[in-house]
This record gives sequence, C-alpha cells and structure tokens, in this order.
Amino acid sequence: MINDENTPRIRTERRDAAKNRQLILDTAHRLFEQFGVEQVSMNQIATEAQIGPGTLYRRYRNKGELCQDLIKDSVDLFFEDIEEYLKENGQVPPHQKLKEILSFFIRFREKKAQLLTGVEEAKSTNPLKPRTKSPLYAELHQILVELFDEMEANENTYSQSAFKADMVLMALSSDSYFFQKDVRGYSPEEILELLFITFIVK
Amino acid sequence: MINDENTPRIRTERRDAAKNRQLILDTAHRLFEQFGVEQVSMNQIATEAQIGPGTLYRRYRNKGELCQDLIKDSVDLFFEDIEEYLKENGQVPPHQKLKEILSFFIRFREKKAQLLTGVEEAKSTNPLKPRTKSPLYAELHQILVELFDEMEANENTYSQSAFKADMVLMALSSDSYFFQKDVRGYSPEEILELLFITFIVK
DNA sequence: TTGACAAACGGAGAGGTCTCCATTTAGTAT
DNA sequence: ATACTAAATGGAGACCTCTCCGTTTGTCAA
Repeated sequence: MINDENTPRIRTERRDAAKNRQLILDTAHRLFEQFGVEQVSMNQIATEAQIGPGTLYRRYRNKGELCQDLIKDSVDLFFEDIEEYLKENGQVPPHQKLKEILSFFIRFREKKAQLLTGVEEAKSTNPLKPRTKSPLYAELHQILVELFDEMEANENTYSQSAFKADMVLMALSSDSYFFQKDVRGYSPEEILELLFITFIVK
Repeated sequence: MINDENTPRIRTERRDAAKNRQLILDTAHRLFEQFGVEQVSMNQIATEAQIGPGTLYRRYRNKGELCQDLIKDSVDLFFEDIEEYLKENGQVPPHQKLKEILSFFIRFREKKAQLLTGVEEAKSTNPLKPRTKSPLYAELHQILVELFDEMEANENTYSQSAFKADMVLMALSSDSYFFQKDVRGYSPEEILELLFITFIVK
C-alpha cells in the first residue's frame, strides 16, 4: 500500500500562486467567451489579468495547456458519462456501444468546439505528437481499442484495433471533423453514420 | 475554341520580379537544406536574400505557400507517375490499383517529408480548411474517389467514396502518418498494410 | 520573530509573422 | 527620348510567443 505521493515533500501551492491561477482562469474564460478562443492571445490574457507574460507562461506553456485546464472538468464529466453507459450496457453488442460512444463524443465536441480546438493546437514548442499528450485522447483511445477488441474477439484476423481507434479519433479531430462539416457539408448525424459504416460494421 | 486566357491583358511578370522570385526560391532551398524546413523563418529567408519582409510576403503569404512552390515540380512528376500507372493497368482490380497508389504516395511522402509538412502547416492567416487549397490534396482525392467508386460499382451500398478518400488522406497527413511511425512504431510498409486492411479490402 | 530560501513574479527583450504605405522602377505608349 | 503608370520594393511598426533573470514574497523552521 504505497502512499498516493511518495515525493519527499509536497509543497502546497502558495496562496498568491493559487489566487493568480484562478485569476488567469477567470480572465481567460471571460475573454474566450467574449471574443472566441481563437481571437484571444496569451498576451491579451496577461494584460487583462494585470500580470506579466512570464507569470502566465510559467503556469501554462501555451494556450493549449490553458484550454486544457479550462476544459478539465467537462472532460471528467464526459468520461463519467461513458463509464456509466458502459457499466449499464455490458451486454449490448460492441458495435452498438461503439456507435453510442462516438455519438457521445460528437456531442461533446460540438458543445466544447472552441476549447477543444484550442487544446489540439498545442503543437508549438512541442517537437511532435501534440495529441498524444492529451489525456482525453489517450483515455478515449483506450476505450475504443477495448471495444474494437471485443468486436473482433471471435475473428482471428490480425488485430488492428489500435490503428482503427487512431483513425476514428483522427476523423474526429477538429481538423477533420470541421472539414467534413464545413467543406463536405455533412451534419453531425451523417458524420456519425459515415464513421459507423467505414470503421465499425463489416 | 477559347483562348487559354481571356483576361484583357496578360501582363508578363516583370524581369526584376522574376529575378527576385528565383532568388527567394534558391535562398529558401538552401536554408531549408541546411537547417531543416521547420527551423527556418520567413524572416531569415528575407534577410538572407537581402530583400524586405514585405517583398517576401507579397509573393508568398506564408511559409506553406513557399514550400508549395518549392515542391511543385515534384508533385507534377508524382502525378505523372500515377497517370502512367493507371493508364497501363486499366484492367487490374481497383483494390490493387488503390494499394499501389497509396504506396506511391507513401514513398513520395517519405522523400519530401519536410516540405510536405511545411505545406500542410499553412493554417495561419487562413480561416479554415488548409488542406483543401492544396492542389495535391484535391487531385489525389479525386483519383481515390474514382477508384473507390470503381470498387463499389457492383455493390449498391450508399456511396461513401468521398468520405473514405478523405479518411485515407487524413491518415496520410503529416500529423497522422508520423504519429503512426514515431509513436506507434509502424514502418511505412506496415502503415500501407493497415490502410489497405482498414479502408480497402472488405 | 526572524531569517533563509524556494517559489512566484514581472517585464525587458529576442525573434517571429504579417501589414501598410511612401518610394522606386520596369515596361509601354507617345 | 520622355513621360506615364502599375508593379514591385523595403522597412517601419503592430502585435505575437516565449525566455531569461533580477527582484519580491510566502512559508517554514529555528
């Protein structure tokens, strides 16, 4: 039974730091609301919050991390919904569970479009793999893989669950999803259906 | 029989402009070669070429467009290869032609990795859809759609060729492709095989 | 209380993208 | 040759991201 944290000393966050964190979060939330995530710069947030840029960047290395923090609670709720659905529907065929979860995610994506896009564009400073770092991606990937595995349980084909899960999530990235909506003109429901046909049903 | 251009007057490019264009191209090529596309800024190119930033930006709105111009010839050759292959193999089953073309593209992608990534990151300034604008994307999409249609010719399922083509190209975008290589650890051949299994064979 | 010190802070500044516009210049018509 | 004009130029400057580092400030132990 190991302690939750075994680092020598858990220095609690200083009071002024905590206050500033909340100030940043509030300011960002307000500015994002008012001008849209895309239009607001880190600079602007720092200025509006009356803190130095250094202070802002020491806490969030880029706007993506800030968005990540702003959306954290919603993400937690999202996964709770999924867990609950899966727990209550263990006997439902996996392809149906898969579809339902994609539907969950599409709704989530629609509701949190701007912040989610903000999170995904954290590529700056980062040498590679922006999406991997996001816990959202990793956790969702894990869930999809398990469902794909469940689907293939009887077949003896070479497992491509991980790859298929990556493809599905790729298809639901801001980039691809809004391309399908805005350029190809599909509705969220049509996109769900196309994903289902393409990746799930045989 | 309409003339190739029916605009009132085709002002030919001024000599100094043409010279500058070549100067920019040469300078960019050299710097890209030396430091890598990613590491070279528009600023640096302008400075090195001894022209003002304004001059550079009036010709190429961003680094993506510059990369696009630098890679143009290779892209033309790439499509010539494809056309030739398709012309000579009209009777080959479509799924095989598809695989071959994906293989072509993967080789192309490997050879021109940096510039291709540079092209895809032209999202700045642009409100949306970076990939649509690229003629590479559009033309390749068209070819894939035709082959998917050919495959589905006998089946009477709801056509999803356009969507599938988008998904395949998404999977072969820098973002996804190098994620699969660097994080998932797949080789180009394995990626080709996974794409084939996922999108092409029934 | 009072150091001591790590954490937090702020802002100067390096370097980037991109625009604007006064000025220069290549072609063209006279 | 000369004048005209639209294209091309370049650099100042607005605004951005991000780092570095000297200074300030909570926190804790003595």
